[in-house]
Parts: sequence; C-alpha cells; structure tokens
Amino acid sequence: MKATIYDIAREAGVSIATVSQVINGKGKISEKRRAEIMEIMERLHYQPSAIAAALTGKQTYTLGLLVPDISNPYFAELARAVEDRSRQLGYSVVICSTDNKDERVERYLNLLQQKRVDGMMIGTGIDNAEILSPLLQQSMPVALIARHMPALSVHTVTIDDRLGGSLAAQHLLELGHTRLAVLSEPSKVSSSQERVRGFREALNKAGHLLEPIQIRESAADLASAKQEALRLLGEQNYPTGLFCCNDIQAIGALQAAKELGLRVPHDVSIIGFDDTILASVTNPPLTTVAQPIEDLGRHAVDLLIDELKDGLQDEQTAAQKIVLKPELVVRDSAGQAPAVQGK
Amino acid sequence: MKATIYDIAREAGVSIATVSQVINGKGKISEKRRAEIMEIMERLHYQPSAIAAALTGKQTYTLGLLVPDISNPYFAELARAVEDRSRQLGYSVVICSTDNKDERVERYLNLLQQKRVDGMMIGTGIDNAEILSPLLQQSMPVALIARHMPALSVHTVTIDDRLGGSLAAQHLLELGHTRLAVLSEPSKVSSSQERVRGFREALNKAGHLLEPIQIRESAADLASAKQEALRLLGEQNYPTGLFCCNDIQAIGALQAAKELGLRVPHDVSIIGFDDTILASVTNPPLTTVAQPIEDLGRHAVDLLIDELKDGLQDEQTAAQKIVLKPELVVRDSAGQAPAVQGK
DNA sequence: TTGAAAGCGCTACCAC
DNA sequence: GTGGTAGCGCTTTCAA
Repeated sequence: MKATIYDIAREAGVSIATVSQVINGKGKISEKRRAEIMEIMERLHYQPSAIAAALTGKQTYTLGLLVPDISNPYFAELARAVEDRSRQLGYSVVICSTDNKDERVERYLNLLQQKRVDGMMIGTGIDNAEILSPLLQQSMPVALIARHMPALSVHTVTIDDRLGGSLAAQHLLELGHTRLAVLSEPSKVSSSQERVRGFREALNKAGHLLEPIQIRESAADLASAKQEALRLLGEQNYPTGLFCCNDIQAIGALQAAKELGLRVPHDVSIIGFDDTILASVTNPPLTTVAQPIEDLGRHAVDLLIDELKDGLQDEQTAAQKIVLKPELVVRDSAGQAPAVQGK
Repeated sequence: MKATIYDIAREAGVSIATVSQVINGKGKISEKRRAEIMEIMERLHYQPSAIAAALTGKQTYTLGLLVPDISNPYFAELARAVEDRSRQLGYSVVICSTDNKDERVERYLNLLQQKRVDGMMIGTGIDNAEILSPLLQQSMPVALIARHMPALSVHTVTIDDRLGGSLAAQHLLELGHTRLAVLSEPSKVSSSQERVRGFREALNKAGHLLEPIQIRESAADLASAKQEALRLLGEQNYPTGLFCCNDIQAIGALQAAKELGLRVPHDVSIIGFDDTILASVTNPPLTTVAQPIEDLGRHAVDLLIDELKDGLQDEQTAAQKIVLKPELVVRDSAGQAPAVQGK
C-alpha cells in the first residue's frame, strides 16, 4: 500500500514526530538526519496525506468556486484567473457549475463544507441570499465575484456594472442612435440589472430618451439569446442600437441580425459585455465592455486567503468590497446610426 | 466551532456509533431515533467531515482533471462534461491548468495524490510519459483523455484523430484544392500528430500529393497561431487549403487571412478541429472536425469509477481503450479551390 | 535534538 | 438496536 509517515520513520529509525518535522520544515533536526529522511521519502515515493494533516487542524488548502457554467468562456477565463492565483499561493480549487439553480448551489455548498474547503468563491446567481448565511455563521470565508448581495456582510469583488452600462449607452449615443434596446439576463443575475440601470441612467442624464427603450430578457445560452434577438430585431421599428449584457447574448444578436438580413453595424449596432475571447473572433469583431477578469479572480482569492491568515488573530474581519472599473473596447460591431431609420 | 459527530451524539443522548449509522444509512436504528438524530443534525447545521471519513478508508469522492488551460473553450467544454458526469455519480472535481508544462503536471500530480483524490483524468500533453508511472504503481486510477500514450498501460478515451485528419483532407480534396498546408500544435501533443498523419495518409491514398505539404507548428494560443499563419499565407505560393489542428489555430488563420486581404473561402479555405463554441461564432463560420466532447468526458469519468468499484474485487483491471468517432461539420470557411491559383 | 502520546472526526467491528 | 473502542495518518505539546 501507500507509504505512511510510519513507514518513513521505521525505515529511518526515528520517531514519526521527527519525520513530521522535516516534512514541515519545522523544529530543529540535525542536517544529517534531515537529509537521510528526505532521501527515504523520495525513495519510497512518499506523499504525506493532506487529509490526515487537515484533520489535525491544518487547512485543506483547497478552495471552492461556484459558477453557473464552466464551459461559458467568461467563467472559464475567470476560473483560470482564480486557479492561477490559488496555485501561486499553494491552494487548489474545486470548480462547480450550478446552472444558476439554487438547489445545485445549496448542494455544492454543503459538499464543499463537508470537504472542509478553506473558503468559497461565489460567481453564480443566487435567488435566495439566505442560503449563504449558514456559511457565514460558521465563519467560512466567502467571496462573491461579480455578484451584488447587499443584504449580506460578505467579501465582494465586482466591477462597476452601472459604469459599464453607461459606457455602452454613451457610445451608442455618440454614434447617433436614438432607438435603443437592451438584451439582459434574467433578473436574478444582479449584475445584469445594474448594467441595465447604468445604461438607462446614462440615457436619462443625456436627455436622450427619445423613444422608450425595449428591455428583453433571455437565458444565458446562445440559442435563447438569438431567439430573443430574432424577435426584437424582427419587429417593425427594430432598435438600431442594441446593448447586450454579455458577449454570448451579443453574438446571439449578431447571428439574429445576419439571419434577418440586417447588416452590422450598418443597420444595427450591437455592444456586448465581458470581452471574452468570443468578442475577438466574431464577425464583425464585437465592440464590448471589458471586465478585468484576471483582477477579479485574483482579488477574490486574495480576500479569502487574507481572511484565513487574519482569522487567526482577528475574530471578525470586516467584509471588504472591491470594485473594479470596466472599459469600453471599441471594435466593429457598433457604428453610426443609419441616417434614416427604416420607417 | 463546527459541530462534530460528538456534538450530535451528546445532544441526542446516544453514542457516536449510532450517529454514524444514521449518517450513512447503515445498520439498524429505530425509526424514532433516526428521525430524532436527523432533526438534531439539521438544527445544528451539522456537516459530516468528509476528511475524517476518508481517513478511515472511505473514498474522498474527488477526482482530478489536468488540462493545459481551462480558459481554452475546448477544455472548458470538456471540463463541463467531466464535472456533470462526476456530479451525477457523487464526485467533485479539482481542475488543474498545466500550460502543457511537465513540471506543472508533476506538481499537480503530487498535490492531487496528497489530497488523496480517487482518480485522475489527464487531458494535458506530457513529454515524459514516465511521470505517470508512479501513479500507476500505486494503482491510482488514471484515464487519459484525448491523449495517446502507447507506452503506458492506462485507461484511454480518445477520438480517432487520424480519421479526423483524413476527413479534413478529403473535404479539401473534394473542393479541388491541391496546394495544401497544415498548422499543427507542438509535437508533444500527440493527438495533433495523429491528425496530421491522417491528413497525409488520406492525401497519399488519393494520389493527390501534387505539391509538397507545408507543415507548420505553433503554440496553442491565438496570437501564436495567427503569427504562424501570417507567415504561411504571406508566402508567394500560399496554400489554398489549410487544415488547422484546432479551432483556435483556425481562427488565428482566419484573422491572418483577413489581415493579408485574403478572402475566406474564396482565396483560401480553412478547416478547424474540435467544434467548440468558437467555430460557430466566427466569420465565416468555421468548417471543422467535431469531437464528441461530452462523450469523451463521460467515458473518462466512467472508466475511473468503474475501476474504483472493481478495484475492490479485481486487483488489476485491464486498461481500457475507448475510441470515439469525429465528424466533419461543414460550415462556410472551406469552399471550392480558386480556379487559377494566384501564380 | 528527539520521542511519547494525546488528540483531530469518523468508520467498522464486536459486544452486549 | 445500540454502545465501546481501535484505528486511519498526521501535528503538536511536553519531556527527556
């Protein structure tokens, strides 16, 4: 079977305590012994059991990451950022796709608790904020990523979604668009709501609310977005400026436009959100509001790990709120509004 | 602190053995006691420690998945498939991005062993097959995904890469292309080599090897692929038919062609591989060889878990080899060869 | 510098 | 049906 600390100790003719010391580089062991023991561990392919160590009070050095769907490029890129930072700091991460279902979220939360992860990052939409409170009560470090949850006192790293929405609005306005619409995610996704809000606010502020804005919702997948966009752009007075709450929806809109024979950006301008790899490969390349995905992931990990360290001295670390700035990335999917809006 | 089995036992006035039984639904406990204990566990938000359980011989119900880069849509989609199947079967998965570096692979392998995962899936390229043998010796269940490793006796689930390559070749041939090239991944990625091989074999078999085929290598990222494609398509007698070993490289080629003023597919035809979400959002949409990604992931998980079950009776399960079939998905990036090849 | 021993939380076997 | 108890592999005092 697998070698244990006992095997090493026996082989080296020392006690397991000594072996433990050299494993952890603690205590005072003579250089000779240390080298000897190291050699034996190597020879026996000994891998200390992190599980047993965790049982004695050490951390598991494992973090949980909940996202709606790891196959969605945005979350895949986020996961990569989280993983990279975690690895640098000596942690691994368990990734969980929830499909934005509370029931799945809850099951994963319990599972991760049972596995005694050291902290959890939540990048998934949650209807009922209450399902997080048990975690907080047990002082499990939690960080929300790109999610707003005002009711809870929990670490949060977000982008300024309203700013993002307003960036999109300004751009469309500058291009002369007056007939605007928004394709948003279901209302449980709070960040989308904020983006829509920022979009409207910018319009209002500019006094440009010439015509009522259409706001449509669709699920996160391409097909749903395309379908909704097909409906929207298929209408008599279709909008010439369309802001989508993420790149996938924008691509759905792009495809819908194409299918309807509408040229982008000649007939309709489309702006996405996120700036995932997808935005750079579409035709035309997508003008989109870029999230600093890497920073989001890094900060989330850092918040967790800082808390793990501090937690030892300081009982209750205050919930930190980090807000990062999105940026408009201009590519080719948004252009001048058509001179005469196909009336 | 966190409630333990002792807290529950004390609260219920029973022994921990009894509580353990109800947790695991084993043994004979009176319905009344069982309900009572359940109620208490609920009330105290008790989550049994999977770590402690694992230490007593139970599994950890955690699997490891090594891929080059989780932010690459192909691996993200694969990870989703793996995760879904794992969840169905009661396992969670730790995802590790290796960037195809052996050193990273080795560190992750050790880490996962220390965490006592129940099995590992390897979807990453490995130069030195030897770094897997310690795992096999310790009878750690391992499954290779979409990787060939003939030297090792280990479960493998792959697609028929040669068939995939030949599918691409046939298509290009049928479209009348004679000046062909391949953009492949570094040679350590065995699946790419097989694709190239299938491509050449199909050409040879068709007796169509009119002009020597250019074979170029590039790293897996978009930028490198684009750069290499720029060189390739910028040459005097650039190929009119280009087969790329994955979708990202194909997109790099698409972008290179655009930059060079070459129209796709009018001037140059491009075929990708994988059929990730990327293939459907490019312009023109990418003709590509589709992998059954979901099946790959599912089979890999099943192989591991079957071995975990069998392992209890049967000492040495034979290494299974599952080979799935790729399919050509025709979209718009490959068309008739130009009548006169720009000489 | 090193070792003995008391846990960590849980499972499983054996008594009662 | 239920409880006592010996580990699982490791960390960590406390002595020596």
